[in-house]
Amino acid sequence: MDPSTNEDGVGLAFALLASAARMAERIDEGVVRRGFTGLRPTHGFAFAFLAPAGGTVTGLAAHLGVTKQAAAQLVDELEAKGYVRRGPHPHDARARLVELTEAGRACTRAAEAAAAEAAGAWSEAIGADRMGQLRRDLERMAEGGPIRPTW
Amino acid sequence: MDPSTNEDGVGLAFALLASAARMAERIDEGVVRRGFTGLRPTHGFAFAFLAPAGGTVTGLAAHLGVTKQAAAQLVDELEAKGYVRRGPHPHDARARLVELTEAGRACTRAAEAAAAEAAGAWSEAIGADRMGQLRRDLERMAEGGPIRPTW
DNA sequence: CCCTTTGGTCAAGTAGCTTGACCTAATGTC
DNA sequence: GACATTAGGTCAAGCTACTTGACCAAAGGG
Repeated sequence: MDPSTNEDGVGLAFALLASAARMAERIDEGVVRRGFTGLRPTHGFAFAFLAPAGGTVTGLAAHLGVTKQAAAQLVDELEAKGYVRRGPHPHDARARLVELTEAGRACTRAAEAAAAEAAGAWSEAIGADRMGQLRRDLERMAEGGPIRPTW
Repeated sequence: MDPSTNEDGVGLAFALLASAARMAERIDEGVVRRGFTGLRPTHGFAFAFLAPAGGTVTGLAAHLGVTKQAAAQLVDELEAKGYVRRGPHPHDARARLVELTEAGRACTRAAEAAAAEAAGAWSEAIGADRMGQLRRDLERMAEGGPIRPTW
């Protein structure tokens, strides 16, 4: 195998992982700065999943790539902090529908603003024109599988 | 704030985090396929740090963004599995120099090959010409801070 | 020479997951 | 419509990769 090709792959992989780490840090920091403390990136992924129309604990578990017990525990925590509410499920008496409260939506907006801020700073560094391309390239790679990283 | 700009930022952030998660999974899977089991991505970052000329536990801790106790524990584990060796430090009697063994170097090569493989698959999807640009863009963003993600 | 800093270890605690057992409601299958 | 299987959720216990805190010994600066 060609060593130089190897090195390119390694460089890309490291850059990708490290830049994702920076992004997560910046979003987290931005969310804290907007007044929402005690939340981890996993919560953000949960918010994003629940935002459109709510969802079940099991659905959330699949989306995050964790067990349903872990997802339930995460929902307990968010419920205790007032970000989500558990209600009856309209079509399934076993299930409970987890929905964002107004506080949850406010927090989601804060996370979006923080993400936009971080992306904006990046855009300044590499140029706005490349950001669209970058996003499309990354989206190609992101397809399939749960959102939450395994590390 | 312009909502569409917000959405762009969110899209980029999600694509970045999700694609990094895919990358980590693929590398991990490739390393396992090459016969090295029981290793997590954090170990890979440790290997990369130690590969050039070894290093101290404290240095590793700073590189990974964890406490030195956590780094020491990680080194214990790698030592028990035969991937690293602790020796005396040439210039500092307090410190111990942690170096890769031959098994450790073999594992590092496997991880590099796995990363190259994953990057190669990606390169096929988006085109080889864009990969270089992508890498440079990501590297700009990755600057500063420890390598290991916080999530 | 101290005095502070730095590399490392020991001990204990914790957060965020896991596996396993179980209950109840929905969904076939006949 | 009875029955078996599947699926959503909870309770309980355990584990692992971290953490904080206290401490020791060597290095290094004034």
